Amino acid sequence: MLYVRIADEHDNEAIEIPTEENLTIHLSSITAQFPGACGLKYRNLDTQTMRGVKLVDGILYPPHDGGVWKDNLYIVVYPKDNKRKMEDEDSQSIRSKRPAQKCSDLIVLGLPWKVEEKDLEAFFAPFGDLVMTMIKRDSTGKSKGYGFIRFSNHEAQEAVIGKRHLIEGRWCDVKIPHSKEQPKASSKIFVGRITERMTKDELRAYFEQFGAVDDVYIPTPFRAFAFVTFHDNAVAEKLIGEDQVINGVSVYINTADPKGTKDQQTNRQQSPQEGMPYQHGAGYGNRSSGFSPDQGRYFGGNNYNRESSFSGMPPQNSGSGNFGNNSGGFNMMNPAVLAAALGSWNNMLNGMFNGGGGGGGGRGSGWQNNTDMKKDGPNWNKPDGKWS
DNA sequence: GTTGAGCGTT
Repeated sequence: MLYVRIADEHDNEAIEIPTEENLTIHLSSITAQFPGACGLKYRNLDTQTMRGVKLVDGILYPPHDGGVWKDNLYIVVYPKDNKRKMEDEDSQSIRSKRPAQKCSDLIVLGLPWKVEEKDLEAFFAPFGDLVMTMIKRDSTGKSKGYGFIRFSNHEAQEAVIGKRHLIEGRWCDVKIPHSKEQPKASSKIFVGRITERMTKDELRAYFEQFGAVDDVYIPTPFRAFAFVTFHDNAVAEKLIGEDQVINGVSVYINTADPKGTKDQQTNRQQSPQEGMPYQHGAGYGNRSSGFSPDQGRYFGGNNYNRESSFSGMPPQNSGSGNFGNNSGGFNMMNPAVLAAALGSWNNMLNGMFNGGGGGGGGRGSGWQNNTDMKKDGPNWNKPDGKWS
């Protein structure tokens, strides 16, 4: 047995690695010292070029006549992707040609049965270059209600992903297949603490500094909040969680979707009694559905003001008169709880009015034309594209 | 003729 001097390309100190009895070297002996290595090379002193060392089935064979290792310095070879040289080339030439991030197929869930490939294409083409649309069908050719799309540019993918899209009358989720991420409600943000003299145009002008604004909605009568819908939900996301100052007034920004924050997501399965029901708001699940237009009268309509609305609330656990069926523990009459609730005032309003009972959406039928309102969640985002 | 959470005949 003898030792062979081996180093990597980066002028680090050489390491002597033992050969096997038959003077071969197991690749594993190399990778033990040089993780990721895939071979050896050495400089042929006659030609001054590098030579590879024969490698078969993980065994490196002595390269010189007579089956010996000479006293060369052997250099570790790494897979191309690990080589710095290649990485540099990547960043300079390849990356400039290729999109920064690759596109992947996107699954579109919840499609109406009648939607076909051409419809998908027509719907998503405005976002960017589509390279594929596909509807999944059963053996009889009927749609299974979902399909796949793929863009060629990553920007388009980002623009549609994690959003809901109203396709032929149904809200459809677009996600990376198998991703756990729940689609964000929309690119809509909740703007709390606005003053009565702020106008739609003013808000639009302010928020357009962050990105294109599709819509601004201010409820009437005045309820101290607004919704701003951006064209790009990434813009909306960036704004979440940070107050803004508009004309000297500090306004509160939150997602228009109570499901939107991580905190709320992790608590979703919790019962309100265990968690913090008013934090979760009435905005999703059965709470949202439970907030019927009838219940909305406590907040909506001309009688609206905070004090009377709260005092007008039915006592807790009064069944159908409460905030939906999950808010039993929320005692609105308790000053301490009320104070806590006021701290989450915007969240609460958010949940209640964002497409919920207070809004009174234009479509008489419920969520996605379903008559079955037991379907949770989406009620907060029923078709409401025309907020004004 | 119905349906509505899911994950693609490779």
